[in-house]
Amino acid sequence: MKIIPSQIPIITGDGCPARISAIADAIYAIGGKWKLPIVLALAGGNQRFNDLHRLVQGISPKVLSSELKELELNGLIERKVSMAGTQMMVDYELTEYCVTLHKVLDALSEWGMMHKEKIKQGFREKRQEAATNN
Amino acid sequence: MKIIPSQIPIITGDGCPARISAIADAIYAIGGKWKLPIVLALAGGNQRFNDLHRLVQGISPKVLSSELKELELNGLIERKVSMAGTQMMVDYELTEYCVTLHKVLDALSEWGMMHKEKIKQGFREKRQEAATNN
DNA sequence: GCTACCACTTACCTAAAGGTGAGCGCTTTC
DNA sequence: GAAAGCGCTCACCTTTAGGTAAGTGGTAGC
Repeated sequence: MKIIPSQIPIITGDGCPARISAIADAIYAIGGKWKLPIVLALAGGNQRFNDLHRLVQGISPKVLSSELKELELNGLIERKVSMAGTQMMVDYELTEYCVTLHKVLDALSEWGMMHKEKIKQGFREKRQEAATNN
Repeated sequence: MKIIPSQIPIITGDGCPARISAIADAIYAIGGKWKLPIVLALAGGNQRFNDLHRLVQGISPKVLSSELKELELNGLIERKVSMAGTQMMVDYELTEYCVTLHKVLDALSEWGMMHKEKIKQGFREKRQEAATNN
């Protein structure tokens, strides 16, 4: 067995093209600015449209509407219409399938926090370098 | 303790705003169409610029160049210039820090594969429904 | 009958991501 | 000396994500 010193085998072996496309699929389904924030907002319990609009700060009704549709298409949330008297009522809730996102959400948020720290530290180091060079 | 039946507590408790921003940071650093494919291409070993260009199919030199710069800024890859005789040589390699992406890559690719299957199945079910209704 | 809430939709605009094609300075090979 | 490979950059264009502002059809309250 040959060992190439510079090789860092994070991803081993055979499945790379499949993995690349799988990751692309995942990013397609849950990527973008709003999908995961909406999922997290619903994780605290069902929400009505206007509640979500208030909860997910900065989103516009147009974007919220389209994001909800895509999330529903992907089986991650459910739109439930009911009647409160003569008024119709729309509830959005996470599906059980959405639980499968647990690992992804954990890994991403953990890495994101760690990475933010690392970037901050990088800036600190650069400032120090600049200070010592002058 | 009150239990709200409709609540699916994927994400428990207090840390939601922090988690949302952490996930946003992660997506900012490794999101987009090409960053993770490039990382996976480098995972098999160091590559030269034009090798990467051939390996990551469909990418243009302009985009490859800018993606490599961003990945370097984020400390995920390193650009190594050396001399082969009179010719200069540029190698890109993953940093050790990039190993921290392991979990993210695993979770995302696993979920992506599973999700693709689920979507396919959904289409199958819909075709069946349509068939029974007619 | 005016206002306000509900759940959205429509039309329009902007900014950023990404694609296209050409070229640059260098060296090696034919 | 022409062509081809190296590692890019430049100028320009298209596509898409997302933002803005207004409006829609319904109900309910004052």
